[in-house]
Amino acid sequence: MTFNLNSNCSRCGKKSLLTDQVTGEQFCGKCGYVASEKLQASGPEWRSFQKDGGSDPARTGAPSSLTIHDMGLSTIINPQNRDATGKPLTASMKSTITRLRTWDSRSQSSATADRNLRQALNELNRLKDKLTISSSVLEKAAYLYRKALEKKLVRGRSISAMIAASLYAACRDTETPRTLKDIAEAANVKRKDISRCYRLLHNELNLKMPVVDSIQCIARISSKLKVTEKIKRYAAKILKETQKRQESSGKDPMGLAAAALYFSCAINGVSITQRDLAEAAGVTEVTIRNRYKGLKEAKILELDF
DNA sequence: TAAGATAAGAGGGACAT
DNA sequence: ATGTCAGTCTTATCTTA
Repeated sequence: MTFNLNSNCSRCGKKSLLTDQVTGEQFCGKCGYVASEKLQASGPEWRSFQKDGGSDPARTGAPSSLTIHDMGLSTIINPQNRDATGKPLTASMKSTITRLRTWDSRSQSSATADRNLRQALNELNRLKDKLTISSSVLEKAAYLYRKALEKKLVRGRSISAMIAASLYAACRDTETPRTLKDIAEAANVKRKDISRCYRLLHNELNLKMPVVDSIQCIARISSKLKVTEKIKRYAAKILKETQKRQESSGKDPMGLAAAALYFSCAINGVSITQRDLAEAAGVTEVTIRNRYKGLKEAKILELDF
């Protein structure tokens, strides 16, 4: 037996999320998307929080999460007109319950801010799947978006741009290497719009962001190419030297990482085209060349590591 | 065919007005 | 707040090896 949760599917966006009352699984009646997270985690805790490590793992209810619009604390009145024992309700009780249900659903999404948040978090969930973002980053993004909403920064701007910017900020903050471009493509929003929103978030919320570490970018680029550990290590050494000499400030970290990899390949006798490298790094060949030239001029490449 | 060179254009930061 | 400037990156095209 299933009933409608009256909430939006995070894949197709339709208000057709159903739950199977036996398995507790949530899925979309329209597109078949299975969104079981909320109930999946509602079972008893799998380890004990007692100091002595006792044998009574227990917890009440699902964990609350910033990525659920009401933090997972909502209750929904069962839409079947039956009482606890399964008997049909009397006519007068039926109308009472109907009225309650109306208020119940209104209280959940009446505020425009709440509806906005709902939509944004749906979008966020979609991005998570596309970009394989970890849940801690996701929580951070949701938190930032809530702050933005509080400060009324979303007004007059598109929700998808703002949620994408929140996600980007969360990635930056947690040093998860995702470029503005990656997110722009996943969100189907122009890079420019996201960066504008990001800057706004950055200024208004006084965010302190760590500088993007180009060494982290090596792993990301080389995961798309077949590169040996040795080459990666060598490239990392080059970048470390570059950072030490402050040769890297103001440069696109992806471009720097790509140039370092390019040089590392050359030194280790592996032939790789600038084209493939540029593609993997999401920068142009020209940028790689320029960074490569910069490395040469700084004489970093003459060092023997 | 890959790599280097060059030029035009966009977007954003710093700084002055 | 607005404009200018230097620096970066992208796109496009041509040349070189």
